[in-house]
Amino acid sequence: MEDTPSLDPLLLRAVEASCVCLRVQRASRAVGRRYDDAFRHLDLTNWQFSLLAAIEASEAASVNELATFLGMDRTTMTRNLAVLQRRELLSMAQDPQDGRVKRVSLTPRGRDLLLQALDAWRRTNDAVKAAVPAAAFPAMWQGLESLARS
Amino acid sequence: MEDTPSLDPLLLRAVEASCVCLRVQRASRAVGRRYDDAFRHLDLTNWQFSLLAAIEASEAASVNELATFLGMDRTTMTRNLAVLQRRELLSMAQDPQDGRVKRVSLTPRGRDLLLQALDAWRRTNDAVKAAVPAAAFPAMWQGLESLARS
DNA sequence: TGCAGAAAAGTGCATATGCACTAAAATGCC
DNA sequence: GGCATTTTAGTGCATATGCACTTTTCTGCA
Repeated sequence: MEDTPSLDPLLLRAVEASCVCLRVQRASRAVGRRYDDAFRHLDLTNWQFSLLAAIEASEAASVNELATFLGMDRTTMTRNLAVLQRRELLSMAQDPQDGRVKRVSLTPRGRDLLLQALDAWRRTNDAVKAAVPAAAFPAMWQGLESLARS
Repeated sequence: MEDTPSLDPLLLRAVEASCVCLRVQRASRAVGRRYDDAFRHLDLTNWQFSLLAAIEASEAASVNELATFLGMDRTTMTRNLAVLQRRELLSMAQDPQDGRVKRVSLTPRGRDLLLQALDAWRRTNDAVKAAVPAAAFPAMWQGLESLARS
């Protein structure tokens, strides 16, 4: 093995100080945990809640559409849906027009759970919003959207 | 089963339009994928890069300290470290002062890989930054920090 | 000194995540 | 109509993630 390669300490500090990825991931984990706490009594995670809401708000979305909406891999979505389907919170049916497409919709049970969760969501969302300086919020909102689309 | 519970469509739309969690998670996944692409030729993921950089920048950090720094669960960190240790990118040693604490440091191999990755990081970080309107960036930066601490 | 409690790290479990690959169905071009 | 191409979804695999619980070690106080 050669000598230790020269690692610029300044560059390293730049990573810690200015890495967009690190910053976003850290915030994402912290926020996710917070919503997870709020939904735990319903045995829901933050993304499961988002998923249920997305399904209900959309009219029979496909797996692809849901994956795109939540910004996650399609195959991850497939498996996430399977978990909620096993809990009978949602159902999937083949599209009559296109045999490849599966249409997802909530069961009454899923709708009921979502209804119960909305309250916790509102409280938590308000609290999390309050943690961000009001002056910074709109720009952060816009910035996050830019990142999600980039 | 009762009648379908009444789900306010407006409230549902509010979730999609104003859920901080959804917004942050979506951005987080998009950004993470982007860095993952940039590091793939080195067989590194975005958080593995962040972890290597954090280890090198710190002087022999403990597992706890690294977990806190990256904002992830301590037990997740334990297992993430194990993967990199198996690849001989880092080594762990018991703290001589405190037998409970494990100190983590990079091997020469790990340091070399980090050095190689820094280039890809700088390019990607610049590109991702450029995707956010310059006027929004400082506030977003501050907002993310607030969220991570909340 | 000895022991209760705190702190650091690891394990078992379930599920999440994404990539490479596969299977099935639709589309378009000839 | 027939076949190459594209689109949609699922599987195998490896690893990530966090919670509950455990083990080991340290700290502080009687």
